[in-house]
Amino acid sequence: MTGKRLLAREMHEPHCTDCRLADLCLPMGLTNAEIERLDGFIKRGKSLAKGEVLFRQGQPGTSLYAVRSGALKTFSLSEAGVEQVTGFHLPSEIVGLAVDSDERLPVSAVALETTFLCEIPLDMLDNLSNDMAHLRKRMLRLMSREIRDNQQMLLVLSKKNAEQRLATLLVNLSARHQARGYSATAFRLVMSRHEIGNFLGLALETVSRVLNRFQQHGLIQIDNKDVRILRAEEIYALADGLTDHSSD
Amino acid sequence: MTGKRLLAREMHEPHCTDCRLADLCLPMGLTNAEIERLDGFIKRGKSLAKGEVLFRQGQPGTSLYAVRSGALKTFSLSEAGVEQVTGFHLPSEIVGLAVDSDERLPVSAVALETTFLCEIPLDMLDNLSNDMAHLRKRMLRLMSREIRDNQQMLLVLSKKNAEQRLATLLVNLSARHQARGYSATAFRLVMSRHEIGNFLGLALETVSRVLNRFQQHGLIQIDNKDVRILRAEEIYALADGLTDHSSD
DNA sequence: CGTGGCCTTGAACCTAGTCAAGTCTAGTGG
DNA sequence: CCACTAGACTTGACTAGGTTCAAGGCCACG
Repeated sequence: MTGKRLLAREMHEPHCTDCRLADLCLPMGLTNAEIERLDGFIKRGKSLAKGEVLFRQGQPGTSLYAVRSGALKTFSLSEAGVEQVTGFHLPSEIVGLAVDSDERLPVSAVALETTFLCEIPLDMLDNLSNDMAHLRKRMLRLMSREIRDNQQMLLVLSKKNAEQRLATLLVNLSARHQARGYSATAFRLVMSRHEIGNFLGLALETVSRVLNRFQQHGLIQIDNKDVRILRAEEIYALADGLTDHSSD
Repeated sequence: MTGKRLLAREMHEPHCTDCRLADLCLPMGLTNAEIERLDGFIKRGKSLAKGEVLFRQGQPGTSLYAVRSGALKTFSLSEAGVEQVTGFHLPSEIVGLAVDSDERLPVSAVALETTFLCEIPLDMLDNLSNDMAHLRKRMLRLMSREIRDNQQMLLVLSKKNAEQRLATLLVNLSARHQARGYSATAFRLVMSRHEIGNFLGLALETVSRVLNRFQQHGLIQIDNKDVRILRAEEIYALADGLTDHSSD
């Protein structure tokens, strides 16, 4: 039954030109003709259940994946086996961009909930890049963004305290939801407290405490995984380190 | 006098094909014919004194720069004016890879000591990429590495304690010196304690204390900016979080 | 020879981590 | 449909690692 409904959904968005996420996703900035060409090589219909692995660190990276619905986390394991969540990936976002010197993937990717994906083979992308300057530019832009986002995270992890980190995450998720046409003030945290903590460099208890403190101060309303942002301005200020809500 | 000697040095390495850093730098993986083509567009002889700015966050990014000698730091300033050092760049390494959605640079770059550079205009690189698949691949590889390095730093900043961070930096610098044909066990820290601390998310006092503790434990010998690694294995173990030298 | 920047060292403080219960929730099977 | 359970989350008490503040030493440079 579920399978049937999901199949119907796929039938409904079988091409980039029909996809409402296209202007955020890989095709952004390409002409219609270019998108059609690209489109021909994209494999659709890949789906993952919650907890399923999309790819594993160390595997050869042969494709990019665009999230169509659902969400993923990417993470790396250090030599000592410590997990570091490197990002959460929402619809229209691309995973699999980075490969190391042997073309191996430096991170693993796992579905945080039921997730549908488009798969874009890398060798095809490279071929098309030959005569599609727009696509080349788009690829560089995507990688640039990845670099810049990671550098932002360096700032978060090295200079911000627990409240500023959580506020930054909320602002970030809010903006990404809004970019996709959803509410900037009410959304679901698809990831667990543990995963948030891992990503932000905090203990899960700290995540819980700070979110509840935000609620007590009337900045947000939080019911398990559902967040409603009540005082966005104050959360921006907190994220930028301009104010302080650490006192009780 | 200095100028004259440095000029002589430049005359001596006026082309990628003669440069002993070529196989680490942008030309890596290209054929000789391809390198010659690339070479024609590279501007050499750009130099910076200690403290001089190569480019500033927010400026349009129109070129890449390869460090020929000397060293740079890159850093970003948050809205609140907090500085975050995002990397140190040694000879053969490329800066300026990331640009944001408006083609603006997300970081500034400043020389840590007298530095000579090669400048590679981005539009030229894009043109050459048209029919040079090797160059395209090389660009993606460089950006991939940048992403991966930044993700490594996320792990460092979010999971490692002060000792592990310093050990990681020492291992990293040691490897990069070795790659360029220099000693893996004796090198100079071109950056200040303050800059190390900023990069690693530590107070400069902590940097000083930990380095001195390493010395007391016989892991390194440190005299101001000059480091000699005495027990590399133990430093690797520390960096990977396998051991602990926190006790006195 | 004096001055300023960089570095070291010590002591007090504080943020977030750890440990330990306890509660809630979603999912399972009777 | 309800009872049960495992995992997720909350809350509290204590602790530790690193920051901050303060003072003093060391060069390098004019």
